[in-house]
Amino acid sequence: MYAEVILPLPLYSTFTYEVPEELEELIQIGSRVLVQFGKKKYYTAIVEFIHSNTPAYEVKPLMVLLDASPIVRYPQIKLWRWIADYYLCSVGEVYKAAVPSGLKPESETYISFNKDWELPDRIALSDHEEMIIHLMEEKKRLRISDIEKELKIKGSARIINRLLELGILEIAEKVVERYKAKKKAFVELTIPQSDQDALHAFFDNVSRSRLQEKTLISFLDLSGWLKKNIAPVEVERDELLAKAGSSPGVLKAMVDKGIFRVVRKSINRFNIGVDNHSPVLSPLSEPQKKALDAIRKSFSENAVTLLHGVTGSGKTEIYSHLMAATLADGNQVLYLVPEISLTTQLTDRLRKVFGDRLLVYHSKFSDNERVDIWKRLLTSNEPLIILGVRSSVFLPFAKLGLVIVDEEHESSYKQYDPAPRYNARDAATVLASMHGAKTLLGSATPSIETYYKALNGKYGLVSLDVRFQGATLPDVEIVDMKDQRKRKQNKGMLSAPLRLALRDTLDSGRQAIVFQNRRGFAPVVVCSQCGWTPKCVNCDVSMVYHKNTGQLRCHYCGFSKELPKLCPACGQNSIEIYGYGTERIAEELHQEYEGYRVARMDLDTTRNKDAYQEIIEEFAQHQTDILVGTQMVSKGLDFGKVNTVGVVNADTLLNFPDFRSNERAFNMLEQVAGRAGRRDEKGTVYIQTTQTSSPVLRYLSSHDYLSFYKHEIEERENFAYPPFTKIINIYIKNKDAAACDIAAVIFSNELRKVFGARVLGPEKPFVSRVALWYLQSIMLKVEAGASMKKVKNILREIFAKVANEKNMKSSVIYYDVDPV
DNA sequence: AGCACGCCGACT
DNA sequence: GTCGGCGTGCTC
Repeated sequence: MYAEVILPLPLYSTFTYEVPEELEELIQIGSRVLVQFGKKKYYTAIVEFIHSNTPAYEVKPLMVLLDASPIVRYPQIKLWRWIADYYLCSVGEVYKAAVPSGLKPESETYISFNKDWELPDRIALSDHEEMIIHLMEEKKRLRISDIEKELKIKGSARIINRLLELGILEIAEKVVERYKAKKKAFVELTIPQSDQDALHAFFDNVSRSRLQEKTLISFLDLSGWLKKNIAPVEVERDELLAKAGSSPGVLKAMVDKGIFRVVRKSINRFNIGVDNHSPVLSPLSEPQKKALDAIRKSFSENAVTLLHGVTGSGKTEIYSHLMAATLADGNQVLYLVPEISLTTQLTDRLRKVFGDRLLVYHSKFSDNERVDIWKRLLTSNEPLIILGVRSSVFLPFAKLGLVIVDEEHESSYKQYDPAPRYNARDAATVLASMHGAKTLLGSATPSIETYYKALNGKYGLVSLDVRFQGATLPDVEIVDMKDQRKRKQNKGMLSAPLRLALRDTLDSGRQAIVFQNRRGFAPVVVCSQCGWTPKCVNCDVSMVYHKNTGQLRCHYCGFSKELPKLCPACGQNSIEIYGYGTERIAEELHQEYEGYRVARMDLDTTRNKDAYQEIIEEFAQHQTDILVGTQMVSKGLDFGKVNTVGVVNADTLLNFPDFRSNERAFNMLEQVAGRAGRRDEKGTVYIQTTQTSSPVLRYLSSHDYLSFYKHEIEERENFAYPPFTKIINIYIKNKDAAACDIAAVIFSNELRKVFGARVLGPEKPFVSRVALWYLQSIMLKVEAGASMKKVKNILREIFAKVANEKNMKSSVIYYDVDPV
């Protein structure tokens, strides 16, 4: 018997292992097995299928079957296969991304110290060697990388090798289990329940200590020890100590006396089983009811339906009604949200409705917590809602009845790096169809592709165009910054109209949001004498000045260094800074509106886990008056008192050099605008720009999505962009710049032989070097109707054909299908 | 991805 | 002369 297994590696085939006889009965599709792959490494692989065809080559037996029952359900493997095929990567890469690493133990190389070593004659040890020996004597077992970290000496691998040869150090591969089940301490009595005499003896024993006696009584109480017809349960240690008003020291004394025994048991981080309280749904408004009915009707005809609802129209309530119905049918729900909109505002609201039927899956969760959710779903078929981000499409659902993708236009649904470069929205619709479930896509500003499908009958379409509770969409004021500058009306980046509006808002006790999609203080640093600008040593992009740290920082890899006082190129004191990031805007607002509190929210101020929540909370409580931030401030937050929103500079959004820039700008600005005037009063959005005639702004002013769509879809058709074509970006990566260029030319020439003018490039992408790798990109645009299967086969053939050419071998090639 | 094997420059 | 640099090929 043989098993075909998927390894968590970028390899395009499964591998065959022999199933030992004693495992033949136990092994199943989806089982985790530990296998040796190559000379020393061990990996956790997933069994994809089992057969009895003896291969022509020699096979190894699989080492260990890790679970009594499969850890992956078969439909999940089908989804992995679909993703690998569609997004042109290996199943192993999908597996790697799909399963939390706590469930994928693999071997690591450890160095250990040989106590019995003897130094051979006439061999001396160097200082570095002595250092490592001392370290190892102390630590016993370390990874090579740990040794390097501890001693901070370069080339320690060489030194370690010598010590290994001398037999002073030893090397071993060890499989490490990363998942740590959460343990809790429980207390038990050391005697049987029936032994009354022993219990009396215990009471005598503790009679001189008030706290010990109280602890013993509390234990009997909590465990039900004295009740004849009830078997006693062990008591949680913390619970016992709390009830008795006792302390760990007291307990320790009683353990030492032989009264108690403390056992540590692993518990799932989530309570198993859910209470049966039925969802508490809030009533719907008339328009919401109509939309809900329309969605239900659409579900009977379409697998996928788009709900186009303006910001603040109350889509979440509609989702809740649909989810409640799905739960009532005994099915599960996947509710996808973009990373950034998974706020406590949303989870609290849903928690109130669905109680512990709601599970949240967030990227800030630790790996252990992810394993727990995974196991919870695996071991139960209960109707549950998973509210989660992109990667939750990979969870082991038993029976999905409904998939909701909120803010479906969001680009964060697309994973860019590393592979699998999948779009969770599209993967989710495939997942839904595998379960026979319906998909609902929701957005105020649907992506052009999705809306096109909805208009052309591929998806159902339901529109909801009134805001909840009679709120109206905000007025939009376009501020001409050229004119402002000419008439010297602006102070820094704040125009006169925006300044006045902010003053009025603040003085009347309301709040404002200011949006600038650029963090740091000043993005442009330049020497006025010689034109020098600071570039990141790894990435070939300009570095941004951060004033609070006095550092220049690369926003791609995070590398930072001091801002030099003198120009490193010409030595003169002539470094100047231009441009505005959130940090600088915050500073200007602070000066302009003295006495009011300015908060800043961007990647830099929300680094630690709770900071994001705290900033939002403070703003919601009106402890701060102005919130300045990047796109973080635009997502799904509902603040009643905000009536002015300022967009500092729309130009960077509008000028972005790619075919999606209009769509992105419209979405983002409409989203930001939606933050203004939500409840009882109309708000105003000030958009500062030099491009006053941009069609994006024209349609935005009247919140006219449909006209924007019509304008945009025409452009897409004229220039052959999605949805009229499908795009595959091909990236070529090499550590050598020239080799990278040559490889890209070879590949694109081959592509052109087949695809002709559908091939664009190669060119240097926007960031042409990341972490010491050079990049080239080729764009392939194929007619929407063409067979993607054929296209992908041709790509594979071309790759196979040129794979052996010089400069090709040293290059890495990867694909980005449907880039965003 | 990792790791071993194999062919060319700066050092004992 | 050797050590070790990383370029190339393979892993069931």
